Amino acid sequence: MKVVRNGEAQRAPRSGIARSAGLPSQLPLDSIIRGDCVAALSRLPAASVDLVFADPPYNLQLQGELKRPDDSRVDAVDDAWDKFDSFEAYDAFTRAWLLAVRRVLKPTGTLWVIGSYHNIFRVGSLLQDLDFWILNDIVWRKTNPMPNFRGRRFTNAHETLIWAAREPGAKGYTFNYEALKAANEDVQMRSDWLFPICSGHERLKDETGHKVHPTQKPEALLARVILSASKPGDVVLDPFLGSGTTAAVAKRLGRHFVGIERDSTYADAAQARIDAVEPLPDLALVPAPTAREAPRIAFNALVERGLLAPGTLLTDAKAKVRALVRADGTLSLETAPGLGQIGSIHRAGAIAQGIEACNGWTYWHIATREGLRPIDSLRAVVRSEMAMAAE
Amino acid sequence: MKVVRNGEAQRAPRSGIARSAGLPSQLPLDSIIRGDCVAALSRLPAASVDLVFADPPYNLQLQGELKRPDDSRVDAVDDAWDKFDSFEAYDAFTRAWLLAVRRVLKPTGTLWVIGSYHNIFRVGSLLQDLDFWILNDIVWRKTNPMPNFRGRRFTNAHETLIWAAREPGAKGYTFNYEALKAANEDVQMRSDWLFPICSGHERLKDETGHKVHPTQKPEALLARVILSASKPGDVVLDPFLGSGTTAAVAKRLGRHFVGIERDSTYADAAQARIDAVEPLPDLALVPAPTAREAPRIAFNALVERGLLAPGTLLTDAKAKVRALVRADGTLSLETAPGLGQIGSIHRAGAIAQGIEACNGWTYWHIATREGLRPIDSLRAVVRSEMAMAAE
DNA sequence: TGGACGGGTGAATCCATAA
DNA sequence: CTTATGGATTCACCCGTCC
Repeated sequence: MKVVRNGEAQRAPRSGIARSAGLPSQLPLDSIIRGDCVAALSRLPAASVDLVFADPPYNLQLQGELKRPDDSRVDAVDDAWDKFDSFEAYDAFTRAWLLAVRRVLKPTGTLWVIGSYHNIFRVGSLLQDLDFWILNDIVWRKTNPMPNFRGRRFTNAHETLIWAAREPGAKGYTFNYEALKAANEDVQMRSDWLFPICSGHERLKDETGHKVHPTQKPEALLARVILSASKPGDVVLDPFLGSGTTAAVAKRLGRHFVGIERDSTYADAAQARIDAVEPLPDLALVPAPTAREAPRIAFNALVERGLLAPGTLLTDAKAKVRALVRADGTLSLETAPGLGQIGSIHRAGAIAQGIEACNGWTYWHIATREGLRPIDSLRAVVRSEMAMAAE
Repeated sequence: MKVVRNGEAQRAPRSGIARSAGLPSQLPLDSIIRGDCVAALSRLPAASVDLVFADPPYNLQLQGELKRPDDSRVDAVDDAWDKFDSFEAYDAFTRAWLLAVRRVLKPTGTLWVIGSYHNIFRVGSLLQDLDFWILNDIVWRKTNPMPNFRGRRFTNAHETLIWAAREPGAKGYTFNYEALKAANEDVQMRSDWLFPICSGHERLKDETGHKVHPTQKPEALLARVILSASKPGDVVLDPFLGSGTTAAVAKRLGRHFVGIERDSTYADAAQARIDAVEPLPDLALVPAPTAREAPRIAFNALVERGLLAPGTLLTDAKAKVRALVRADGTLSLETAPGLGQIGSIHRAGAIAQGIEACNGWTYWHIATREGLRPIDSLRAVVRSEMAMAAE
């Protein structure tokens, strides 16, 4: 383990720039930590981050700066075994920052890593070795990739992102399924995404007109990531902040950010960029209520509120199957199969269909003047009554 | 290393089926070798194969069973051949067959491996460790993937292929750049390919109507691979032949094939399939099949590309109904009926009108200097971007 | 003959919470 | 920890049947 020096004074964040020094403390929210990400991460409180987005270097020239998990330096390689040593060094570097990231992730937090075929296979393997749990691999298809000049390969027109939970079986991670689906013509969002590369006004330039960062990612890509896997107010951390796309988009989308960047030119540019961002109004950000998160209503509540009298007959959508509403909120089947059996609306629906599971709210219907209506419409009445009462 | 037994008699290929026995000899062209691929490969002559296509077990690690929303059971890949005790075991298996493949590859030969996120990162890392040289990673986008039934992840809508040369700096490998470009409307073939999964008549079925192999690949995918990276008369080897797609397509395209398959049921089916294939007479008439991008544009593509800022107000054609564009690409209704409700442009339009369905593209309008314009007019911009990325 | 409709299915690491 | 249960969840395409 790394030895943390004790003597350094804690300093308050100054103009949004936090110092990477001192013992684990509070998260320096909405600021850029300048320094090596493994060291900086080790000073952040454990289990404090909801979402990590990482765009690590894949340039193997970084050897001299690479560190092993035990923080020892990896010697530069210049011999015949260059290649093997390079991959080994890259793996050590990757392992170190992945472990540091895992520590600061909440149990419900998730991690995104982007890369190309030069490095993404190593990242993916190490994620698995370190007992992360891959949720998806995502392909960013570029509308306007760089052509292949030599004509010796396919145009390299995509990059790969890996989305992973902190460990196998992790529950409760954020995935805004319904919003993504609603935004995608009401069909599920797929693992292949299409975006232009970052260019034009979005691309940061220095005074001489040169691009500030060689691999600035498009804001649209980060917006998709952040909107998919976080909620407003969550903490989004980027250990390789670079030009600050993650932080800028997080700020705009009402999330807190923590950025780590070693290069002061990048950090300066990122800070200026972030400062210029205006967060969107809450109205454009509040999460839509989802069916999953809606308060549970017991079927019994319909009976108790008089929306459904005991003795009422319910049927399936085709009026073939019948069941009787009992005073205790259970159903009694009136038709075969299951004639005479008693159970919850869900159990009764399952038995009536001879299947294992059933959503009774949508299966059972009640006769009205306008025809059969699912009892789910009665639940909606109770829910709106409860919402009125809560105000 | 594996010990090759010496005593076994060499046998001539019989009815197209070669015995996997004896010392390295001639390639058993256009036949299926029955047996373990590592052992079989070790008996083939070194540096004799032009192209290897490998569809190894994916090590899916599925837990329980999965059901569709209609309660039907998903027929998962639970075959014994896909089960490994650990990543270490999978890596050892992968390393062994990769080394065996490298030996039979010509110096100019290349290797393709297909996989999913369950295994492809391990394959890619081992390829690098073993000093193969990755030329491209290719994404097979599925037009019709299986949905994510529980709404907990992105639809897993692609698989990944890795194309690699035998070693760094390998010269002279086959890449039919001009033919691919010509077949792709005179633009370079990209690294993202679009094909349907294998179904319908192409899918091999047994007498009882069940699929012969759980993971049969589409012939179009193999045709793209073989046409890209081999010439007529070349030798194409598949160490995990399965249902025989590689061999069938190779034969049809005038290439020699060598297939290795351990399971006799698969090998029998593959042999019958291959026997029924008629080689194409004139290869010049065979362009690489291309597929057109489905022109679906998601509403949030407009938001993501900055054509429509979050917070913008949309109205109906009469400017009576109002809705707010949210950052995630959904709308929030600002007027009754449905005030405060959130949904897709289509759902929101339907709710606002009190009807069941609505085309949001034509219902919702945006204010411009020239007056209200339907948001449909913004789609043209995105369409032209997508056209560039279409295959 | 043709369209409408219902049923089947695909390499899948697919729930949350209370008791 | 395990077990029980409420109840939320699917897209594109092929094929066969029926009217």
